[in-house]
Amino acid sequence: MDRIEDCISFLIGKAAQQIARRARDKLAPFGVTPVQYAVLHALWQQDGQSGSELGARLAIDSATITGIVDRLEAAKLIARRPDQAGDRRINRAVLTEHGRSLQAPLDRAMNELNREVSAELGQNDARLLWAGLDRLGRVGA
Amino acid sequence: MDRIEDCISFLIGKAAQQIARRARDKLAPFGVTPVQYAVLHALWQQDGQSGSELGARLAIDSATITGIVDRLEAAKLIARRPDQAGDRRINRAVLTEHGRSLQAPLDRAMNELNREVSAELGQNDARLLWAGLDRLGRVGA
DNA sequence: AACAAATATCTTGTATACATGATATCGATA
DNA sequence: TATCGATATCATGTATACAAGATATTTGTT
Repeated sequence: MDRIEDCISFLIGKAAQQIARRARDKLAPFGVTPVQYAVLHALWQQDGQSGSELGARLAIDSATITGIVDRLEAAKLIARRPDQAGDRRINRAVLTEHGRSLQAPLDRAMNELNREVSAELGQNDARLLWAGLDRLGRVGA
Repeated sequence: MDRIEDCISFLIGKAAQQIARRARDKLAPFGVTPVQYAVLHALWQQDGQSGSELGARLAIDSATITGIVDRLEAAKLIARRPDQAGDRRINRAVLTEHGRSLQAPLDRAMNELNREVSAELGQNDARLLWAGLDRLGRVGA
C-alpha cells in the first residue's frame, strides 16, 4: 500500500470529514451541528425519548449523548423532563416549540446536501455508495 | 427523509466510525492510533517533513498536527529536529529506529483490514466504494 | 426486608477536528 | 534598515468519540 489513500480507514475518514464539513456549513445558520441534527431527527419522529433510547437509535455512546443533550437544552431546542412512569434514573428529552419549528428548514438543508452529493457522483454511483456505506456502518459488520 | 440513515452525513459518519474502530483495534497492540499511522506512513515515504508538509499531505489541520506529533514524540516514534536550512519556524519530524521498525507490522495490520472489508463487500462493490469515497474526499469536491 | 444484578446517567481522561487568534520568524520592499 | 505581509507553529475553546468508572435507581431473588 504505497498511497495512504488506499487505506480504507484513511479514505473513508477523509470522505466523512468532507461531508461533515459540508453538513456543518448547511446547519450552522441554525446553530445546530450534524450530530445534534440526528438527535433532533430522532425526537421529531418520537418525542420524549430517554438518553439511552437516543443512544441506541443513533449508535451514540451514552457518555457522548449527555453532552449533546446538554447543548441542545442550553440552546432551548429541547427540555429534560422526568420519566412519567416515575423511574428517576431516566431523563426524557422533549422538544420545545423552537425545536419542533426547526424540522422543516433543517430537513430541507440536509436534503439539499443529499441531492448535491448525489448529483456530483451520478445517481447510480450514489446509490451504490449508499448501499456500501450502509453495510459498513452496521455494527456487527 | 424519514430514516436518518438516508442522510448522507449520518450514513458516512457511522460507516467511518465503524471502520475507525476496527482500525483502532488492529493498531492498539502497537500503541498507535489511525491518524498517527497516517503520519508515520507519510514519514516512511519521506522522512523529515515539517508540520505543515504533513498537514498538507494528509489534509490535517495544523492545530491538530501539533498534538499528533506531540504524542508520536512522547512515544519515541519520532523526534523533532530543527530545519537544516536554518529556518527556525520549522520543526522537522524525523523517525526514530523504533518508528521505522513499525512500518512492516503496521502496514500488515492495515492491509489486513483492507482485505477484510473488501471481502465483506465483494471485490467489485469494494472497488466502486473506494472510487466513490475518493471523489467525496477531495477537498474542493 | 435485604441484597445482588442490571440499568441510566453522569464524570473523567484521552484523542481527534476545527476555528480563531497569538507568537515567532522569514522574505521582500520602501 | 525598518517594517509589512506571509508563513510555521502553538495556544485556546468548543464539539465529538470512546473507555473506564462512579452514582443513583430499579428489579429480581432469597
